[in-house]
Amino acid sequence: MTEVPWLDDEEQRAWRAVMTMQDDLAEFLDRQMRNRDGLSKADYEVLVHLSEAPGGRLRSFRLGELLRWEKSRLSQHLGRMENRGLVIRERSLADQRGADVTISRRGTDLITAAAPRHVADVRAAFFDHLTAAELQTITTIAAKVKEGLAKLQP
Amino acid sequence: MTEVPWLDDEEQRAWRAVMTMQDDLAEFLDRQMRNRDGLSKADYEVLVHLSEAPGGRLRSFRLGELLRWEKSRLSQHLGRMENRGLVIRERSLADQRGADVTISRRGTDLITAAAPRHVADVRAAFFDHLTAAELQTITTIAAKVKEGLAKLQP
DNA sequence: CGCCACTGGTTCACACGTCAACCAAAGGTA
DNA sequence: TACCTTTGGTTGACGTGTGAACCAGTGGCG
Repeated sequence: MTEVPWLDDEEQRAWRAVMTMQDDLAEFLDRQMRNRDGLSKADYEVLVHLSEAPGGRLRSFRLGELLRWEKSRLSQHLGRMENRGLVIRERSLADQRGADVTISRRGTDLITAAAPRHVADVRAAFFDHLTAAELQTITTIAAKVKEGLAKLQP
Repeated sequence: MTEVPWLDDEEQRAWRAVMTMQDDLAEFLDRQMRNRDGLSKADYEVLVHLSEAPGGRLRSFRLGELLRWEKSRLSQHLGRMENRGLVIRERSLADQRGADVTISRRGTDLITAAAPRHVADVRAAFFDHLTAAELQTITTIAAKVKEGLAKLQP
């Protein structure tokens, strides 16, 4: 492998700043929802997708695609959510292998209450600090980085 | 609470892009180190701080401050790292409550091998895609967001 | 000195994530 | 039809993270 130059001071600062922004932002939003609404970020995303689906129902593997989750993760998490009464799982009639997941009444109530508060948090913690130009720039960066990663892991 | 406007399309896109950049970047770097060097991101950070400390040794609670980790997390993780022979823990002589953590020979070898490869990954996945202006902008954003979060959670 | 709050750590219980092994239904293909 | 692979999910083992309870040593303070 060819020699790779170490990060210089400015790069160090930039890298640390971006990483801690990530961590702090994620932790803040997760903690808010957890304490205030009793939902983890994972719970929230599951409920968002279900509540947006027709009938509040999705095939399990379809939900996995939307979330980009491994199947075992999905299975375990849905199990816990089912125990808490947030979703209902049942074997699919069309394909006896598969499972249909439906959001419960309780799940609907929770996501309905949590969503606007979450949006408010996202605004307060992120968008409110950004100019239009900065928003544009960071979106561009995110797209480029994501594209670059896709090439790195084929 | 006052009514908070929902995210518009552009904000939605920006938010999703930034969040997935975070996730993909973190996952890529973690997986690289795990598969190639046998270290998790958490292991790596512990070893970095220890290897930079005089004598490769730190008081446990000092290490916790540097990492911004909860004490139980630190205790559990150091326990696992000690079992793997990466660090050594011993009661501090100065304060019988506390513990000194020292990086082992094996830990030193691993971090020495892993660090340059990690830096190369960071470059390939992040810095190589950014112009100087973009680097400047994202650093500014990170600082502002971090500052804003500090105010939100006193 | 004797009490008592604080500090530094560990431990327990639990939520969450990955990987590998496993299983049953579905869907080719000979 | 019988076989064989693929697909959709579950399970078990383990590493990782949080919060609460606990515990011993430290350091005031009357």
